[in-house]
Amino acid sequence: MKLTKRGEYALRTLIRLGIAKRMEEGVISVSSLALQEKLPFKFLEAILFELRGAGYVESVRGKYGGTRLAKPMDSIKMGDVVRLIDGKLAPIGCASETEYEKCTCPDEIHCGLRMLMIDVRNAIANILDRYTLKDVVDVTLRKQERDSAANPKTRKKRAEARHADPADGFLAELLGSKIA
Amino acid sequence: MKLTKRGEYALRTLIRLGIAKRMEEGVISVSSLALQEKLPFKFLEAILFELRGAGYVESVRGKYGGTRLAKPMDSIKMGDVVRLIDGKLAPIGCASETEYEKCTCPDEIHCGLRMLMIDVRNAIANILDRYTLKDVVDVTLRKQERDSAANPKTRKKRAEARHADPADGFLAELLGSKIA
DNA sequence: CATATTCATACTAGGCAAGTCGGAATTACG
DNA sequence: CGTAATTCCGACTTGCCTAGTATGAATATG
Ligand code: FES
Ligand code: FES
Repeated sequence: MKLTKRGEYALRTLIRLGIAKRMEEGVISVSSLALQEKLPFKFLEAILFELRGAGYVESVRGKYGGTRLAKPMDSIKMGDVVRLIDGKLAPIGCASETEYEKCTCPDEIHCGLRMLMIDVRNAIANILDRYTLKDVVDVTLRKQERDSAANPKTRKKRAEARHADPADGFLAELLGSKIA
Repeated sequence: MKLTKRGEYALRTLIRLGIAKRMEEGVISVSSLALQEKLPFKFLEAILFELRGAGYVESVRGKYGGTRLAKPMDSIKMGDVVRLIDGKLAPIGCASETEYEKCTCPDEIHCGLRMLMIDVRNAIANILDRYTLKDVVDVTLRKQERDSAANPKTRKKRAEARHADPADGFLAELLGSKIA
């Protein structure tokens, strides 16, 4: 049940590039990205190489070169990026939609574990395949703006938030922004 | 985004033991379990050892010994078993409720990826922490009975079902059984 | 040409998953 | 008691994968 560092870095970098596009920045060098996101330079370079191969980003070589998004943000499904870097979303092969793999279960049709895991994979896919990079960038930017405009008391409260509170989730932010 | 073999085998075996309990069978030897579920004997032994340490199963030593469930099935949350064997449910440390871990993100509070992953972890937890071994055993047994009672045509159709159809999910089965 | 940057490949160290081995301890049966 | 079946328990192996690093060629700017 885990996203690799590779996956995490890829997603973080895409989000960063998405924000850059919104800000009308041009290409960004790998070294800048690595510095800003606090990622290991060479490792990030390799990841970007892979993202480029899949057409998510494009790059300009030579001095003052760098990387930028190659596709409209709303055409980049988070789930597809995860699939590219980390493989299937399903926790287990027999529950995968895109990379099905038989397991050793004697009776797959009546396997309780498989039924359960199919639901898990669907729950994951319902989030990761529903939201695009655009959604994530939008929400991120909105949250940033709101918090920087908020009064100090609110900011304090937010800074103290701890331990992956469900209320800090994506959907909450997406919906909550209406009443902000 | 993956459940290890250890986790898979643990869960499968618990389900098998749950079914055994329903059937009023006594203890089952590791070798029988391994044979029935087609799992490597020694590996399963190790897993059962771990489950025993956590109080999920208990065992009888010596000849005609074996293993049985040690707790009421409705007190065994699937999520907790996964946590025991495979660690946190969240795909990423900073989104974990039970094993939070800081990541290198410069601004965790406004990290879009984190927001997204918090929702993913909640979606997973909403399934795995809601359903207990009892639920899974019930549904499995019900599906088995229904299909063995069904006419051949239906059975044929089910046997042909392919590639993790969402309709084969757990909840669908749980709810669908009302109209079956 | 000097410099900055991407492109591409190869390599490594360590960890961990998945499983195996070997034997000690326990219990039932004849 | 002796033997067979079985769990208990730690050590070990094997190989793949993760998370990087190293090195240098190709490309562009000025
Ligand atoms: S776990 Fe895959 S079919 Fe049972
Ligand atoms: S805070 Fe963990 S990924 Fe950004």
